[in-house]
Amino acid sequence: MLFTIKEVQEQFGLPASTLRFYEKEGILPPIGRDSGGRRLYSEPELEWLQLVVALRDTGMTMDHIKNYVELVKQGDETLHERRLILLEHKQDVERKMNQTLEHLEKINRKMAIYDLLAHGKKDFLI
Amino acid sequence: MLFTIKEVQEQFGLPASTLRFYEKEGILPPIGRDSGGRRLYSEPELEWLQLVVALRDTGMTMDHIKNYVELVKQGDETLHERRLILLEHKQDVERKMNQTLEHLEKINRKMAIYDLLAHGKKDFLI
DNA sequence: TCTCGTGTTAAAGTGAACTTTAACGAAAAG
DNA sequence: CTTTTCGTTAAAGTTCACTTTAACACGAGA
Repeated sequence: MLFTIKEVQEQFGLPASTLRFYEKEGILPPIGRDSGGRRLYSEPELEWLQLVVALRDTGMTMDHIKNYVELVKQGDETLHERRLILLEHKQDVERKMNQTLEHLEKINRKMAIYDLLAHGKKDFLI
Repeated sequence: MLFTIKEVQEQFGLPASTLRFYEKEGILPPIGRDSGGRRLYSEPELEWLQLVVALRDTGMTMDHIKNYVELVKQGDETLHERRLILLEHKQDVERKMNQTLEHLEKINRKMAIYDLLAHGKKDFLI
């Protein structure tokens, strides 16, 4: 099963320009082409794209993703190193999530203050 | 209690240049000065900075933060609107956190695959 | 008095991650 | 056929959030 750039664009919500950009940067492997030179994405490439998006959206920089991709290209000898990178990134994400939770607490407290003020006003308005 | 820019820099882990930048952009209110024109941050201003950092680190753009600041400056009539902004942002953050959790799941599955491969190797190596 | 550290400003520069443009080719629709 | 539509490339442009630079000023210590 092969997909045109337009189909991938719709499936992933990523602009075609971004897909081309990722390929040019080596974040995606070179994608196969049809007779007219147009990209055709295969399932393993989409699998790969899914992981890239997961890493990106959890805050890994493109440079680090590229680095990781290089390891994938080097084959099975880098399995351990790759696992370590994912583990460290995961721990990083978890730390950031905890920070976010603390920040949400701050925001909640602010909202609670707004609620108190609003209630205070209502009491006055009765 | 008043704090120099250096003290705030250390307390918040924000470069002095960023503090000046935030003030210039209207993200912080105009900070009081000493006789020599040097900034002195008061406690309410630090409180304010804390909320700004919380909003920024949870992904609110500087433009939206600036917008929110404008509402604060307009006083109590904007309390309701401000509460709504915080609520919507909070829901936004929660959506993003759920996405992040899904992405983490993807990363975990990848790591599990690496583990399986590693184990497979061990079995062969015995 | 000199110079060092810390501060000030406005304006220019930076880096990351795309996004747009320009110029072109192939193919499907009318 | 011809005109859209969709794709291609390399290169230049954009946006966001700072960060650096340059030129200057104040106050403390030698």
